[in-house]
Amino acid sequence: MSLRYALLALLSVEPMTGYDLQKEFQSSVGHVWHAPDSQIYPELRRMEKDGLLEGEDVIWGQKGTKRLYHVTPGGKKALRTWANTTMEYTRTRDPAHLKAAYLELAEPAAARDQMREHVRHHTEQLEQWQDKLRELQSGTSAMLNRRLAATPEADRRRTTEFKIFAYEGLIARAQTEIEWAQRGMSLIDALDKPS
Amino acid sequence: MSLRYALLALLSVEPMTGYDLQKEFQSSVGHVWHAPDSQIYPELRRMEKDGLLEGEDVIWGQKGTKRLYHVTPGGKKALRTWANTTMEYTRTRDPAHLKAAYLELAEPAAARDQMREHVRHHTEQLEQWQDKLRELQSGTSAMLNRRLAATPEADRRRTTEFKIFAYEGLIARAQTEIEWAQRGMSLIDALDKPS
DNA sequence: TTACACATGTAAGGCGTTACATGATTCT
DNA sequence: AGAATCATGTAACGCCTTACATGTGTAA
Repeated sequence: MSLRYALLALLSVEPMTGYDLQKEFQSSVGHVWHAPDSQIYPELRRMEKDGLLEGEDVIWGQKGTKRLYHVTPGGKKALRTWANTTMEYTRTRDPAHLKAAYLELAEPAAARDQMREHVRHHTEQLEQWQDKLRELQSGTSAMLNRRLAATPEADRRRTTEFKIFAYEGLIARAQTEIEWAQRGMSLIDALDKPS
Repeated sequence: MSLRYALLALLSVEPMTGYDLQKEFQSSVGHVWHAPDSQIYPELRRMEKDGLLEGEDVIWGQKGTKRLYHVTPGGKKALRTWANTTMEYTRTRDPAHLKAAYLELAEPAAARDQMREHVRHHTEQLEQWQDKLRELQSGTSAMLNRRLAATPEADRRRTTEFKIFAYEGLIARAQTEIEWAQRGMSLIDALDKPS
């Protein structure tokens, strides 16, 4: 259900096509929520059917058309309701920690690879998020600037601060994961050669 | 696909029924991976069809029977392969951080509620995991003890240490989430009354 | 004219959730 | 006799992934 609200949030800044949205899901929002095009296009249709969006066919070149979606009042309301509602947390389901709990079944070399991969993955994420955070802080985030331009002055500070806050959380989590996996590598070494 | 390996890992200690497994998924493994009975029973059937398990009908009471599953050599091999294989990481999909990024759309009171709920949820998890960790460390974990009894002496230390390691990771993550949400509450307060 | 970006989907299948269903056994 | 526990599923639906599929526009 979150996909729907991520789309609404993006479209509440300005009308976009499915393609535009898909690109945002590869960069900006994509850092928090990923979705492929094959999920986005049908969801936009459903949202239109549910009255949250209105699609408008726009001429594109000579023969082409593209469908620009904009948020309806119903969509704005749904977005506000979502923002004001506490979500329920789903039960834990964590492949990385499940595997870690059974690392004794792996060869030490394979165990090390897994921890190295965990570090690599989260380092990559961390760097993306840190870049994004710097953009937000320096006012060079294109998406945020467009959003701020459409936001009443009194809410601009909040808007920026909460985006920064979200990324700080992701960064803190990535750092925690990296430290954990590094401890894991030490542990594997210690158990492998207990000398 | 992880459900399959979680089931294999549990069954590699001793044969169990679907019901037994389901209970483990509510307590021990359930702290890392959750699954409802409606998912477990069909998965056991599929695993049997795939040659990873063998089910045996056991008489139970006068009229009843129950199905005890035990791991086949093929199942053991599949478990070892899984343990030795680096998993691919799926793209981020994080409802809590997505909502945090748009917290300016919520009333301050609702935003506070959400952060409070985030703290509550992760505190609850944290406590569960800390309990479990203490059990592991004090040697009072029934599941671990059964596993150790079926483990060659040379691997017992590793087995225990990796379980501890997995829970330490979950604990560290929960703590990070709690600190983040607490910073969130301060931020909401600061933005609400900028004095 | 060729490559890259723009544009929009369908189809099959897997995993997971929630709700619905049923019956035997054992303990008090 | 009743309650709690043991035991095993089915059905419908939603979300997500992967692979397949097609066509236009624009700039080098």
